[in-house]
Amino acid sequence: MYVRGTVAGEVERRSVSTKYGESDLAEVPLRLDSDHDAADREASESADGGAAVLEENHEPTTVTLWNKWTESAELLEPGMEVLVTDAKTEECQGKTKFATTGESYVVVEPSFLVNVTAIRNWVDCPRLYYLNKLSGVPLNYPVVKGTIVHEVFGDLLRGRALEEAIDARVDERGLELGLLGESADAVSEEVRENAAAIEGWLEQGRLTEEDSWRSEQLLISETFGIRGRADAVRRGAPVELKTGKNLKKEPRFKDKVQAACYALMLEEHGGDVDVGTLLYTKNSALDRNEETGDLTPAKEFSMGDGLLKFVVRLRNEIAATEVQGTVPTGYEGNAKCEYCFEQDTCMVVSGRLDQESKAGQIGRPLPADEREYFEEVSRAIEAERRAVHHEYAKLWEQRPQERADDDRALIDLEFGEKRPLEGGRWELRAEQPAGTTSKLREGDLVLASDGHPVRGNAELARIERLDDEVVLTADEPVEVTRLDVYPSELTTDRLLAALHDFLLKGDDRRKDVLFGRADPTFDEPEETFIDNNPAQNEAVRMAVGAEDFALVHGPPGTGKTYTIARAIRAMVERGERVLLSAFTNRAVDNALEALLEQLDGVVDDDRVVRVGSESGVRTDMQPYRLERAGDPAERVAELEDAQVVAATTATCGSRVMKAQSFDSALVDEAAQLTEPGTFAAITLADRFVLVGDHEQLPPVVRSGDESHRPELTDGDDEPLGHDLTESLFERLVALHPDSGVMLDQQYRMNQRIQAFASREFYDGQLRPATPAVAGRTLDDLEGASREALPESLRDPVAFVDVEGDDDRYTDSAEAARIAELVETYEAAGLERSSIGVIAPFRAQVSEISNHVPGDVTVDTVDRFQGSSQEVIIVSFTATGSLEGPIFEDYRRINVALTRPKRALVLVGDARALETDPVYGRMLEWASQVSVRGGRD
DNA sequence: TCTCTGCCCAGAGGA
Repeated sequence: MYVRGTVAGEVERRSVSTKYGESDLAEVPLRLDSDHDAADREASESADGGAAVLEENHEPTTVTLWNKWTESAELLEPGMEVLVTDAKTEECQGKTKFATTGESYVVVEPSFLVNVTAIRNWVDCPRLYYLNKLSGVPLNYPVVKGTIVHEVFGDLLRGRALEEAIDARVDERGLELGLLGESADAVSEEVRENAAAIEGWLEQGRLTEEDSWRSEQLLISETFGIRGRADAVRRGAPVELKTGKNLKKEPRFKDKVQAACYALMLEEHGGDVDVGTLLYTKNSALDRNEETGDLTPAKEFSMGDGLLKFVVRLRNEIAATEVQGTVPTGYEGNAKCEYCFEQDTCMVVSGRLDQESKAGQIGRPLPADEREYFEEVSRAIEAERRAVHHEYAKLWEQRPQERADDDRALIDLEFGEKRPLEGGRWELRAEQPAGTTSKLREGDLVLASDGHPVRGNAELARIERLDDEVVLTADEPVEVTRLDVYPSELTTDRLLAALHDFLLKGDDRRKDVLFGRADPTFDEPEETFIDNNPAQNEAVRMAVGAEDFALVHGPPGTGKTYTIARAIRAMVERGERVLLSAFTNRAVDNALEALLEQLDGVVDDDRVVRVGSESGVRTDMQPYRLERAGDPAERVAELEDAQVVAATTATCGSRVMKAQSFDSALVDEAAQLTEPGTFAAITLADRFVLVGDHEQLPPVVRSGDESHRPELTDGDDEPLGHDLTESLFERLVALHPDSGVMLDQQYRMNQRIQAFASREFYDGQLRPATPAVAGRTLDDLEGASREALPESLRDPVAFVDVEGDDDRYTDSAEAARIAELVETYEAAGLERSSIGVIAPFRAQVSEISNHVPGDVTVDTVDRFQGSSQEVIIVSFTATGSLEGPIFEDYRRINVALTRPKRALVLVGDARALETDPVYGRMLEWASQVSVRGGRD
């Protein structure tokens, strides 16, 4: 039987005498999860056979954890989730209580999925686990070689020829090997030695018995809250490959722990695992084992119950630490610090952040404000991590049919065919039902399954093509009927590492400036860079002359992309090496496009490099994209000889980019970046320039939702001084207002259109760059005529009052009216492709799309940011009152109202809009000329 | 059910 619930009070721990002697127990008050979930879960637990007994009432009950599980009980705090498998019931004073049995596992916070490598690190030393998370693993040769050996191993299992596999896998890692100064031949030779050990061992197996293999299996455990990828599974049991040497009789303990993690997960998926294999591929005939005379690289060991339970207790420690946000000290484990490779790092981190540590401390603590900053920002990043974990939990929380509206999955695919590819992989094809939408995109990594992403047959796959037909590549031939987003912690890992690098490895002068202890300095050139726009010219001068940093505030349409390009050209002409970065691939490519124009004739094309994945980089920028595969020396030369490198901030946090350094970094759309996100780019450069507009949308942060934060009761939760929703750009604009320039001439909007945004968001300082811009109308467009429009739409800004319906996220009355408006504009000679429709909610976007077919772009405000259109129609989708947080952030209306060049039509319920002062002023402005109540 | 983009996934190893 299965018990799952929330800890409802203090845990009591004591010893009692039983017929087996003295035993420890812990009594945990537990509020059971609702039985709806349990029934759902039970249906999937057919192998177990035990029925979950759950009460209707939500009064807390008690679950007694016996003996070693009391260790996990010590981790529990009120508000935490617990799961107990194979529990038994006890009737006690008319109430049903629960207790562990000899078969039970106790899982703390089961929805937090702990990585297998995390458990492996933790068993070495909990603080090692923390340090790895904090600073990331740098690029080093043993790690890269180890990865290649693993890939070759997988290839061999899938039937690929050895030499072909080695050539291909070494080639794929050309760039990394080049950065490490390795040659392809030397690496191949080393890999060949490891691979020979693998091959010999595989050969033995083939002679003696028939083997069934599966390589690189991704496993996710719903029960134990563990996820990881087994190197191989042979006859249902895990095989772990190690590149190193082990001449002892037994496998290393942490390797056993790793294999035991996979065994647990395989058992949950219906296996019966009692053995694990470790393959130490550096063992050779020369290294004959002293005790056993054994030559083989393989060591089998039997997987006892005790080990599996020990592993779950380790995993519980990690989950509890993550949820509570505590920092391990090293005293939790028995490792000897003097043998540890990370001892120095450990002591420095302890010293600088003033953390308690078994290894001791080196160096003076950072100033108090910096330590506080570290606390707050790292806590915010961890909240973000929990939000990612929340998405993992969603993989099995709901039944497939309930996810029909969830755009994180594509369901009901019709499986087409599977085709073997070169190298043992598979191409899988499936048909997509008509009209499905999802956030999945080409290039994404997904869980491809035959029905359920966790319980069914599932495999990690890459989306190669996504239209009516879905084309995937994967290691195994899964008969795909469903795709789920595979959530990744990569971004949060990189944010944490960027924070660490900035605070602990960063330049002191820079920290003085960013923490307000010193003012930024400038050495501006006298040169004129841009003739007819003083603000742009000043921006370039400051960017070029900044000794610390410069800020360029670019409201909508003010030519910030051009200004960036001009500034970078000036830097390049001075011989600087420059990094161009932004949060999105789209922004990077836009800025790069403008830059290439500027650099034409200044710098050779091959000295401009775009770093990013093939699917992320726009087609026309592919020629500049740095290929990772190839000859190591050539690949690294291509990157290191580049004078300009363009990449997203996430890519700047990658190991390849961290090996680069620049004189200057320019970050576009910086107001949409979190502080640590910005650090990822700027820590690579001596000086930096941030370009953005904090009056438009702020960074997207998942953890804004309170439900991802732990609800622990003892909380001394003082409000955060720093969360991730304020950008470094915005903070620096406030801290050092003189270090920036606002671009004040806009090249986009008719004067009437820009007036409201200028007054409301830019202190009235935004103005049209030229009379021609100020006087733009539809008449300028070929074939279009304002005279052909009804009078109420002739003004560049119009308001159409629609009473609307009571639905909260859609409004079909507005959608229908918008369809009419589109027709009206079309009749007046406008191309449909020059009309855009903006709505606050995705639901309304699809409602409008249903009413307005064809080339009209319909999208959310958020997705419209950064682009413009001749005519924009805004659907406010609110009736009666302006309810909902989406309306509270006025930056969103700033974005919506500043997209059009020649005409803006606001469609909404005047009564609702009048309830808010800002929307009210907007209404006044929009209604100045236009006729109200525009229903003909 | 508010809005949502990134990222070669997780793990590769040193004595």
